[in-house]
Amino acid sequence: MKTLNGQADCRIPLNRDVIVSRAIAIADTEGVGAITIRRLAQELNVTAMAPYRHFLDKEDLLNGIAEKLLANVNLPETAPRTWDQDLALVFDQLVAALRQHPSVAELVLTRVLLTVSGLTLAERVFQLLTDAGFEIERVGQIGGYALNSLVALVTTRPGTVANPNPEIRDAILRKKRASLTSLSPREYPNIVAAADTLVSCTDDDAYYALGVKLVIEGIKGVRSDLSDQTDSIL
Amino acid sequence: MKTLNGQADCRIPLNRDVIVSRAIAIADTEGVGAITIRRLAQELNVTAMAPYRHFLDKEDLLNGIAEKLLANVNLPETAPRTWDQDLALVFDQLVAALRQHPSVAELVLTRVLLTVSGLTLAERVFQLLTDAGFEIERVGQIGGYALNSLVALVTTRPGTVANPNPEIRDAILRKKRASLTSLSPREYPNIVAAADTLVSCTDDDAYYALGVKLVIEGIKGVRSDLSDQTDSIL
DNA sequence: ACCTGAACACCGTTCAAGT
DNA sequence: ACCTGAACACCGTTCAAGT
Repeated sequence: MKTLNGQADCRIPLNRDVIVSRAIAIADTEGVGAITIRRLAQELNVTAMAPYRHFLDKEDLLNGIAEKLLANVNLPETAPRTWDQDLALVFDQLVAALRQHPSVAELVLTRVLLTVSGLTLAERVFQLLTDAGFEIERVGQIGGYALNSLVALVTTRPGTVANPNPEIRDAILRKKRASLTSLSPREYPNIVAAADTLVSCTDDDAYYALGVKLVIEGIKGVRSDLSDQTDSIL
Repeated sequence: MKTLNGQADCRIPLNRDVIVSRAIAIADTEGVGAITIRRLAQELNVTAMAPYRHFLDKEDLLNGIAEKLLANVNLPETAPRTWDQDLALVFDQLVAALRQHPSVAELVLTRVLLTVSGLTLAERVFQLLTDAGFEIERVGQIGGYALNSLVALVTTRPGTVANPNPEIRDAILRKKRASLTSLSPREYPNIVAAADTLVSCTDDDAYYALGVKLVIEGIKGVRSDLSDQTDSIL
């Protein structure tokens, strides 16, 4: 049996997971923009059309990536906790899963309801919000807000750049920091002062803990309004 | 004088704003993916390379779009209000600006600090957070969180689809709704119940008001922790 | 100064074959 | 069933000219 380049066949059999894993590996080192069907085919030693046996189109491939990311969310056991504690645990797990491959986390933003693991996650979040006393329209909106905010938290974490190649990455960050520190301290005192923390993250765990807390506290704040006044403006 | 197609010259002189406006118009009717340099050149009756006289590359064009969107944010006058009221007003204005062209709102997510109007907006937000008593590292992180969450709020509003063409749009939404309502009500009771509100937004104003409130309440919640206990985990 | 024209190295995706 | 090969209609961007 011969392959494209006439050498011994060292291909692993093609399937969705092999292709998706390879796509994630590409994004991890070169950014999500480096994922192309042709590139994938080349790295897997097949022709450009071979992946289409396993995916409808590129959109389907991107859905597959989102699915694989969300499959890594370990939903905690249901236990006798308060709804906000449970919610925080679920959000922690989502963040933990997205942090593993921040370069593809953005793909999740519009695909939670398109994947089975995303549906499972959303259902759990919605259930906890229902438990908290929100009506179903608010449940959808608040649940969506929470998931979106957490995804955005990961994709826009200070220090994140489109191209994760170490050298290019550092050069981009140095340049970005320079452009912020070179701003007028009279016009932009706070931005100049925050330049360092806007360009890199000293403590990832603290950053994500703060993000989850912001989401949880936001929901608690909206809820207390709900119980305080029956004729809420919401 | 002859043009590309040999007809009378009906071209308006090319400049950044003309090109950016056209790009936004394209995105408004066909989605952000329909913005290409070649398409833009064709609609403006010039060759593919003409836009490069005004933009370094496509990334520069996308920055220009973000800049134009953020330029529409009318920062309120500083007045003797509380920091959270002021912050809510700023956030309302940001949302109002992004809502005008939701299809390009996503471009703002990573570009706030790359545009002058974005820097002005961020500086104002940071100042209000400093007023609220946050230390500078938290100011950057919370400010970033707030801006990101509001952008995500607009880009993922229920009823938003990549292609805003009315007929295609409705077809996509019907299909999406069908796929949600066809889920097992035993496995996904909350998602099935929320299907309608996940697929379209009955009241945009209420949706965005809730979103701004979630952000503000989140910040207030994090802040009260700060004053309650000096040895906060944050 | 501003735009053109041709070319290069890519894309996603179709169709018809091959084995 | 699974993959190949050629082709189509696109991309962003380069370089060297034109006026």
